[in-house]
Amino acid sequence: MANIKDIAKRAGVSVTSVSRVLNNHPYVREDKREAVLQAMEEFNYQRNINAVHLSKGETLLIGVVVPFTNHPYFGLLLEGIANEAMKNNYKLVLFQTNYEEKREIEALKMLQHKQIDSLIICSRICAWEVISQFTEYGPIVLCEDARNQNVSSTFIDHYMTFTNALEYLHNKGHRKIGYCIGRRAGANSRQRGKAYADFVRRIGESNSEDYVFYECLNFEHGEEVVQRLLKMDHPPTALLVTSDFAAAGIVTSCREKGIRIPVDLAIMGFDNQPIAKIMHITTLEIPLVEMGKKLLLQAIDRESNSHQEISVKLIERETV
Amino acid sequence: MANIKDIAKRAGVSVTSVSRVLNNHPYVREDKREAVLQAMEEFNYQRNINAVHLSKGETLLIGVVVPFTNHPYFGLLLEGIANEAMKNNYKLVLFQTNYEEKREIEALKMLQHKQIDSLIICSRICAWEVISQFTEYGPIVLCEDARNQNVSSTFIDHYMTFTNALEYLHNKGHRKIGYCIGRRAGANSRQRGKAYADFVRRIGESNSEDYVFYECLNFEHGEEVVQRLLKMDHPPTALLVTSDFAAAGIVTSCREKGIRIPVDLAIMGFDNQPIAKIMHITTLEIPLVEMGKKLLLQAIDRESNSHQEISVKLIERETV
DNA sequence: TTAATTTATGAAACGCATTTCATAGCAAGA
DNA sequence: TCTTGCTATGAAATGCGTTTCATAAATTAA
Repeated sequence: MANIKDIAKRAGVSVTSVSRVLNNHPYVREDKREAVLQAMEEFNYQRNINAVHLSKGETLLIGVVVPFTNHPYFGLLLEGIANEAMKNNYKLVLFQTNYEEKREIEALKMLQHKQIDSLIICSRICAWEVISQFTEYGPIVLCEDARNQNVSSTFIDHYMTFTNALEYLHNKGHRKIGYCIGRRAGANSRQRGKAYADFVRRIGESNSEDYVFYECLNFEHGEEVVQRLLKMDHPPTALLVTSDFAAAGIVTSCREKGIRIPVDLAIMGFDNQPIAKIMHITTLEIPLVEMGKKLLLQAIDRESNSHQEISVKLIERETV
Repeated sequence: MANIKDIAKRAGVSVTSVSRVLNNHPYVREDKREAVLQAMEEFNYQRNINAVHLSKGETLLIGVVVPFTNHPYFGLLLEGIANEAMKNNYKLVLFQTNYEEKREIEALKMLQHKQIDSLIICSRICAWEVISQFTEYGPIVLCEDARNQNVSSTFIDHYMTFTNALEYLHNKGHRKIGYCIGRRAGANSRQRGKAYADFVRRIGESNSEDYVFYECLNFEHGEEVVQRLLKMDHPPTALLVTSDFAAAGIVTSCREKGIRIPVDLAIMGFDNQPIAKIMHITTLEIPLVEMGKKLLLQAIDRESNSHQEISVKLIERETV
């Protein structure tokens, strides 16, 4: 394969001039530029991207860390990120971690080694102390409130959101309210747990672990929730479900078991995924595609860190 | 940042020896190896991956082209690919094309420019003539029958699968059978269309466009299908739906509208996604995760092209 | 003991484009 | 006419690790 040197020789100019042509630098006389372009055509020249990367120290690649690719929440977020990446001529390197810390560290190391320019972490596992060791190597963007960290972030206030949702259910007359959530750990889960604890204390109920359902990520997990509900002596009369797909699973399972919604059980989903609309699930709209877009824009901003709070909107339908 | 030269100087050896240590080459005396390792520690040495890439001409990056990331079919396929990539120390570069040809070409160009070592195209748009121009630059792997092309492929025989499914419905007494599919174009869709055409001819029915539903990709599209069914004078009594999520949407919508399943309408899904199990949908199991794994293994095999046919399995449940 | 291997080591070439720096030519302003 | 200030151009340095090749030293085989 021809390289820049061959082109230079053929066109009768220096490699510098060829490089200028490649990078649209103005200081090249028109006839020389023509000669270079023609030589490139003739040799079917392809510039070696890895040499460019080495030379420039950047790759136009942005890493994206997600626990699972096959999950509607991350799917939509990823879609937003991917669309914006496209527009800005960046490509994405996908890291599926399955929530293994070492996978996240691998991604951070790729940032350190300049194989990617920035890193978007959609769901964090590593401790802040670990993350902060890598901030010097390039922008790191989080999808959680990270205002007191040396990174950028786009997030929603889960404490407030959860509190509002609980109040809404409370106003509808519910006193025994439970919630379904993805993983036990994680900053967002902690915020929600705190909101829940504060809420039940405020209304004078007890904070029972029975009313919390973990690992509630997807449609198929809805069935397990309903199985557990059926075994309870005093089941909750309302559930906050942090995924529309899980909510849809619960609704479907309830129908099968004869649990009437919202009479016997009120369900409030999260995200406002298309499935929520079809199944008439009351939900909190989280603009995931828009969040993805913002995450990417923060990732390509090498100048400064920023923090954006995204607000959610209640979509009232028929399950509450 | 320290480079290999600094380490060499500090350890009192040549850069060659440092490189040997980095690459676990045996010909380095133990004491020198120690010295090098210590120097690296001391300087907190990080090897510049881009220099490695330039030098070696490979990146350990594999491109994956999908039309949408936010789709359960590709989500699962991607999961299989991602898991296997992890095991083999490869990373993935994601190309979301939204079925725009130029996006696919961008991916092919990254292969040409050696920014990725191989390319997996999960759903092709480009013509074979275009693809074949890039085969010289690295392995290209397709997710469709490409046995007569200069690429590798992992595929299922859609003609046979569709025929078998139609026969199955026929044996259950159905004569008016329709089908729902994603996009109109595409090699797989054509195979299915052909299978359908041949089948209806064989059983002496007419091949009506009315019985074909396009753009049937996701849960939310099920509702549209049911809307259309309700308006038909002679609706099909059975539907082959090439996505479990779409099938689930149809089932859900039918319940709402009072269409009894399978009495009024039989539904057969595709993929055997978890949602099919929960909703007791009869479906054809396509081992997507396994397919993803095979795709990746073919992608990292630089030696030779191969073709693997994957067989599907009928999972009988309650919607037929 | 000699010949043939194997082990160990480093200089230099290689992969390739970008960028800095020095220089020359030319035009506009003083 | 003499400065300034651009425009244009190329040599050389830079980014950095891998690999080839030549050579020396240490073993093993004959």
